[in-house]
Amino acid sequence: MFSNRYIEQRIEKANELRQIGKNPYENRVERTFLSNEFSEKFGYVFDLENRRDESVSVTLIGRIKFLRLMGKASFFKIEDSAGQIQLYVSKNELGEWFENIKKLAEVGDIIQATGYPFVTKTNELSLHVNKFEIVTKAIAPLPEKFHGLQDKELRYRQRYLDMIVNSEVRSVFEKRSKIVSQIRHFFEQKGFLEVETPMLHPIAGGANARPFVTHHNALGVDRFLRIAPELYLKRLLVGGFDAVFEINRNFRNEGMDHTHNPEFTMLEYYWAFHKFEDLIKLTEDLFENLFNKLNLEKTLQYDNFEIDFSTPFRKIGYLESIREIGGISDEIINSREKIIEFLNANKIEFNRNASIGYLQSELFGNFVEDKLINPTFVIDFPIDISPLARRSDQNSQIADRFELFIAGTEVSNGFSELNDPIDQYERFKAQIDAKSKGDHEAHEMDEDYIRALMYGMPPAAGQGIGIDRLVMLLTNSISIRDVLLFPAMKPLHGELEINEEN
RNA sequence: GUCUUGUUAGCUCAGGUGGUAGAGCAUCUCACUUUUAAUGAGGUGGUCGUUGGUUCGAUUCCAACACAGGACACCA
Repeated sequence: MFSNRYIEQRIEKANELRQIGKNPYENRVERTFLSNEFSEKFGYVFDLENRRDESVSVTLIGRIKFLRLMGKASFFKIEDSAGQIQLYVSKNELGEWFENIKKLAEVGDIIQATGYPFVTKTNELSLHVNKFEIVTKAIAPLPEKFHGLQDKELRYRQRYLDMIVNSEVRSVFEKRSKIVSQIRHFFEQKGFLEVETPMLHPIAGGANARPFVTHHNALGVDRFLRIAPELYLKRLLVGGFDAVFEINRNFRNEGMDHTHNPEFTMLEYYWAFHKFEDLIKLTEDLFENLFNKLNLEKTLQYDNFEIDFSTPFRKIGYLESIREIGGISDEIINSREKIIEFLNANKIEFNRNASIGYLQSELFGNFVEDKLINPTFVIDFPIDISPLARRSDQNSQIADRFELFIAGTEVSNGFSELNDPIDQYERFKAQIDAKSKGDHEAHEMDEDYIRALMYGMPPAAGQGIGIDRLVMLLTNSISIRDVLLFPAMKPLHGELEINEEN
C-alpha cells in the first residue's frame, strides 16, 4: 500500500516534520479569507504607492498546486474551494524555517499561510507570507501539473483525485447541486409536498425495466430495488395529498452507456385536479425558472448541437412525428404487417408478437428520436405502451401522455393518470400477457395499487424528469458519468462474493 | 450481451518486422531573492495489464482472461 518510492519519500518528510515538533496532520487551523474573498477585498493594493498593505494580517489555507523554489525566495500557488492564489515566501521573513519549507513542502500538501497582501512585479495580487505551516501532508503524489489526469478510468474510480486536479469537475457538480436545489424550490413554491417512498419494493412497478433483486433476511422475502416511485406516489393522492414530488434514486438492471447508469436520479411529481396539458406548461415554466436562476443563455452548446431552449417548446403528435420527422408513410404506420416488413427491410430487431403500438414505438425509436434536437414535446402516445396513463376521451387507442426530447434523448415522461381501477386491472393483465410473449420489461400485477384505486384516486397528472440527463444538457456533459460523482464501475480485482447470513 | 480500440515510469505520452525500453513533467542532489508549465547542471526510477503458448530468447508474435474508451442492442 505504501511501498511506492514517491510515497516512501513523502512519509519520510512527514516524519521529519514530527522530529522538528510539527504535526503533519495538524487540526488547529484558522483561515480568515477564501482566495476569492482575498482578491476582492484587497484589490485596492494595486492602487497603493508601494503596492502593499502591511497593516493587515490575513490567513489563507489551500492545497499547493504549483511550486517555484529559488535560493532565498519562492512562489507557491495554492488552491482552495474558491480558486487559486499566489504566496510569496522568502528567507527574509521566515529565516531558517524557510529551508525546512523548501525541503518538506510539496505539491499536494495543504498549507496555512499568514501575511499581508501585495502586488508582485508581474502584477499579481499575492500574499507576502510571514508564517507558514504544513497542515496536512499528502503522501501520494499528484498527477502531472500541466496535462493533469486524463485517464478516464482513474478519473471515475478516484473522483477525489479528479476533483483536486481538474477543478472544472467541481464546478459541474456545484451546478448540479444548484439545479436540484432550484427544482426543489420551484415545486415547494407551487405548493408541492416533498415525500420519500420506499426503495425496497415487493413488486417492481411504475416503469418498464428489469429490476435488481435483493433479499431481506428477517422477513425471508426477496425485494426489488425500485425502478420508479410512481405507484407509491399515486397512492398518496388516494390518501389525500393534492401535490407531491420526490427527487431520488431509481435502479435498473440494464445496460450501461453514456446516457445510462444502473442508479440514476429521477424527479417525479403528481398533481391532483390537473391534466397532462398543465404538466407541459409547468415543464416550460420549470425550464424558464432554471435558466433564469442559473443565468444561462437561452441557446446552449451541447456536443455538436446548438440547442434553443426558448419557450414554448415544439409540440408534435406521436404518429405525426413518425410521418413528418421519420419520413415514414401513413400506409406503413397504420398497418402491423407493413411495419414488420419495413423493420425487416431496415434490419431492425424487434419482438414479432408485439402489438401495433409497440411496433410503432420501434419506428419512433429508430427513425424519430435521434432527430429531436431542440426541446420537443411528443404527445398522444399509443395506449398499449402506456399502461399507467389515462385513455384519451377523443381516441381510445391513444393515451393522454407526452414525452419531452432534447438532443435526441428522452428527458421527461408525463401523462394524465389512469384512475379507473378496472381499466388499470385490465392494463396490468395485458402487460402480463406481453411478458409471456417475450417482453421482459413488462409490468407486474400490483393488486394493492388496484385496491388503492378502488377507493378513488382524484383526477390527476404526473411526470418524471431525469435529473442526470437534465444536468448533462445544462453542463454540456456528453457522458452521464461526468455528472455522477461516483459512476458505476466494475471492481478491479474480480467479483466480491456475497455471504448469505442466516 | 455483441463488435471494436486500448492498457509502456507517479502523471502525460513516444517506441519497437523478437535480443528485457525512451521523452516531458514530477522526484533526488546542487545553484538561484519577483516566479507564472520558473530556470541551469547532474542523477534515480519500469516484471511494457494478467496468465498461458510458440521460441535459444517474448515487452514485441499467438491465445485466453481482466479492466477501460467508443459504437450497437436493451432502457431513461
